[in-house]
Amino acid sequence: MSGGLSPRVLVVDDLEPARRLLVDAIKAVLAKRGQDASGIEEASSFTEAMVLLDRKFDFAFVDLHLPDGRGWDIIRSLKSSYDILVAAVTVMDDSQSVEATLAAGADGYLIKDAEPELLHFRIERLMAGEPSLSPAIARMMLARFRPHQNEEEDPLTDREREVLSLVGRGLRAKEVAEQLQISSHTVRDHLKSIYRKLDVSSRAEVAIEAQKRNLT
Amino acid sequence: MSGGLSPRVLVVDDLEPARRLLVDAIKAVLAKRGQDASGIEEASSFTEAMVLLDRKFDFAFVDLHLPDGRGWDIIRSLKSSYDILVAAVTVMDDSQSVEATLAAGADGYLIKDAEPELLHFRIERLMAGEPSLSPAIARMMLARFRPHQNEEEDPLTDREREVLSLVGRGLRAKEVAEQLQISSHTVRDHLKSIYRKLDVSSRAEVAIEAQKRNLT
DNA sequence: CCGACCATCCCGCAAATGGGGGATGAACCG
DNA sequence: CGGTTCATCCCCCATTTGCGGGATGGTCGG
Repeated sequence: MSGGLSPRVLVVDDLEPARRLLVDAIKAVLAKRGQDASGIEEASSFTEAMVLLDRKFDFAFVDLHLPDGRGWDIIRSLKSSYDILVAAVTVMDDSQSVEATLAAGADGYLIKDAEPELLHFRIERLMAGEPSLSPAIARMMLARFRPHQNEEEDPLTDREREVLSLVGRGLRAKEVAEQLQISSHTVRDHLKSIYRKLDVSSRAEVAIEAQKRNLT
Repeated sequence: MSGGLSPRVLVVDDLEPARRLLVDAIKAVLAKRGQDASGIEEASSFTEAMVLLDRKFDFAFVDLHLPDGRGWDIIRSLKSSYDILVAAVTVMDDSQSVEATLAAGADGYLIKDAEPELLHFRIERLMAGEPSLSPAIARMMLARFRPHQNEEEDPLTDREREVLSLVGRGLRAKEVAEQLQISSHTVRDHLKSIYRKLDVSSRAEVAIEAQKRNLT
């Protein structure tokens, strides 16, 4: 990927101006590297991008917000089929899609409203093989690593949190009971409180809540 | 933190040369910002750092590898008591400590062997309030987000994945049944297959698996 | 001391679940 | 064509769960 004089680059974005911005920035980076810009391909929709996937690209910049599909599905396809560096590009930092995008294997995550020279810098870094994340995204990632004890305080007592954790791992009442050295009745009582306080009514929901609280 | 003409900066590292390197880089950044460098404090050990904690700093650069303690404990203390930007500094990128450090609330993670101008850049970014991560660390973080992409493909059929998704959201058999317009018997049959294939035996575990597969 | 939480234990019961079985049609593949 | 997998339906039955009670002792703040 690094040797070629004319790297093949895929740019996917439904909005023409955004594509221009990206392509220009990429061209600038390539020029700086003394490389040819003839290998740049553009796609303006999900389907358009999908038909290009069999072509082998060295780099790809994929907008997440396409009218006819999800950007991260493109990213997943790209990353799973051959060796390529992919950056997600988007305007908004909806934390929902960040997860999905990073899970799809993106090597970078750029926010379009950055100043041009920062965009240039990030593209440069990405093409140098380094992960390239916009500050907002990096912040979001960092937050994921912190013990998710966010959210004011939850109304749960320590014991309930303990039970929540174990049940959230998939244990059943009896197992939790012997783990905590208490009666299974008690476990179920705590569970009742948890159900009431968190407004849920099944083990599955409890597992979800446990995840949400990072009580793995 | 941003307004002061003489930001208070804490530098913790047991090795003198490393401290020099950091302090010099910090001074350079401060000079560039037209700020005074008189607020820089140095500590050469864990204990030395701990006694300085009550002083209020704006920024801190903490080496993780101290002879008498763990850098991330310092970071945790700093972050938990007041508003401050903290970067971890280290030579090696032992993935063990990365977890702990990020969990402690570090805003940046610098690797010392970077070229001076990159170090300068990273410090600058951090002081501007942006998270600042060395590429190796960013890579490591990105890897954490990828679905522990083990396993070939999962053995589930489309229908089973559909059921998995709904059950993973906390629905019960009957609800899934009407959602999919099939009999609740069938739902439970699919569930049986899922249990067998994923080697689980409860709703809670199914919910966990669903999460793991991004079938939110 | 009293009320409030909390953790602990228990009972009972209807409903849901988990695990075993069997059966049918449709689709697909060699 | 015969075999396999899939999706669909069904039955049975022991166990678990969800939900309604009631009860005791401990701790802590007012």
